Amino acid sequence: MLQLFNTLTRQKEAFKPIHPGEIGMYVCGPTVYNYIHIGNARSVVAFDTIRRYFEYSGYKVKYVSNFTDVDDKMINTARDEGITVPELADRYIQAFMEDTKALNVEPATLNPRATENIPDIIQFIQGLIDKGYAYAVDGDVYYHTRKFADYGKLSDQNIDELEQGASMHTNNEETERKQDPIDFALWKAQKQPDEIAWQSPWGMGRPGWHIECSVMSTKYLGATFDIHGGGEDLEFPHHENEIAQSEAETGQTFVHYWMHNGFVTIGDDDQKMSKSLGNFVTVHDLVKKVDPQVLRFFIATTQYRKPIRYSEQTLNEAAINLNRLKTAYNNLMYRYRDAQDADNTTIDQQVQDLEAQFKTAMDDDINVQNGMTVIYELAKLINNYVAQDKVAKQTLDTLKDTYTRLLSIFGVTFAQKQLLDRDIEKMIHERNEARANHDYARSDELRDLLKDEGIILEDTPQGTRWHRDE
RNA sequence: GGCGGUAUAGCCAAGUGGUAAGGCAGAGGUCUGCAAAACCUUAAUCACCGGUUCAAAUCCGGUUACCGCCUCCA
Repeated sequence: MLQLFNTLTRQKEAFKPIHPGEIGMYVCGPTVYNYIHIGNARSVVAFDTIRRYFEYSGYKVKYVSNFTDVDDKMINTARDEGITVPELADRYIQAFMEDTKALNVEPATLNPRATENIPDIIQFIQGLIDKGYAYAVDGDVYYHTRKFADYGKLSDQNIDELEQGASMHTNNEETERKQDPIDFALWKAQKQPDEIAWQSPWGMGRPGWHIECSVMSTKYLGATFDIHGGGEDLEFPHHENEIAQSEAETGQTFVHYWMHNGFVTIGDDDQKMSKSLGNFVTVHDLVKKVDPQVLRFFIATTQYRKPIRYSEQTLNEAAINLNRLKTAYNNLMYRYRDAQDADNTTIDQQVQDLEAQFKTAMDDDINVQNGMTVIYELAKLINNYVAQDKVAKQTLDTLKDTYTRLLSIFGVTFAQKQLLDRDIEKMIHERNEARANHDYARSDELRDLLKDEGIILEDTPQGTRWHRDE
């Protein structure tokens, strides 16, 4: 029984999809004015891993994630770089696609962009005005927060306390146009003549930030859908505002399960990695130095709600652990050359038991640490099995199938076994003849030669195997 | 000020009432011509104080430290 921690109720709940066997999920995507950093990647990878587990569990998942391609930062950055907002958006959406592909993230079912849904956004805002939840002032439109009785239910905020907090930030023109400091913008009037804007009933302008997610999620997933995800910094006010907008407009429950991922922290004091603090590392830069698969593994193997400490050491430990798993896979693949036809029901049973344990762990709010523990046990089982004198092809198949299937949930895939290069095989053969003749000087020389080519030899009771040093 | 989170061996980290999983690093061992890889063995009483209980890392109260949200942010 799959249980998920629901931010709305602050407890784990049994997951029941609206439509049996199907899951509709929406995850807030980035504002595309820069390369994504590791913190952004964490959100993408965490929800990709969750999605893959849903799919492994047999669900058909409709996964929608947006791109915020117009807002103040987009406008300012485009102006600074002397390009248009759409040009800026296209550049960083492409970069996002490249970065997330490197991290082996499954493409979303849909990646809607705010600017491609302007008519729907306008219609949605008009609906809120008609229902008395929003008001227009000088070309802006604001949401009347106090009108929504449930405001604050996601983040347990008290509206009067918020008002006090908001009063500390009442120093801009926008606030003066609001009826209440806690009201937020649904539509923003164009400020400069050359600023990107669309025609609307309230004049030229552009959507506010929160409204696009309400519009696009309900448009593609329905008025009520299963799961809404995002970073924990979006819980308030972004997701709170989404609830207020959506439930006021549709009159229905917006989302059944709210899921929020924890941060990537950095430095001695474990501060949140963020653009405003300037303590971020972009994926674009990091993958030049680190195998993207290591980064993927590093992020995916921490449960989505836990913080991840980013450091050279923690990243390096991930690399070592991943390598251990790869080695077990190589050890397994090597034995296919002398595998025989025979069943080993003992191993089959152990593999089944381990997979059952894996499901139990992952069903508990995607407890990937306990899930990984099972995978390490599977790796140990593989290593022990392939050390035997005789191995059965069917058992190797069972081990390989389960091992690769479970690891793929974490985005870990192994390259297809490369065909043995004839020259390498020839050198290995020559070295083994030298060893048989106790000519170790020659055999070590051959091993060193291969090492210089990035080929690592390993002498095992079943023969000499090799792998590329990666 | 309001809301929320975290504190377990050198490091990462599981564990929500019955005397502390797993991984890395370290130590010892097996295997090996030497290696590599693998396998085996090996370490903590759980931030602090008090309480409940036959029994607590696990429940309750308090303290301390750190982090986050309340303004753009995954």
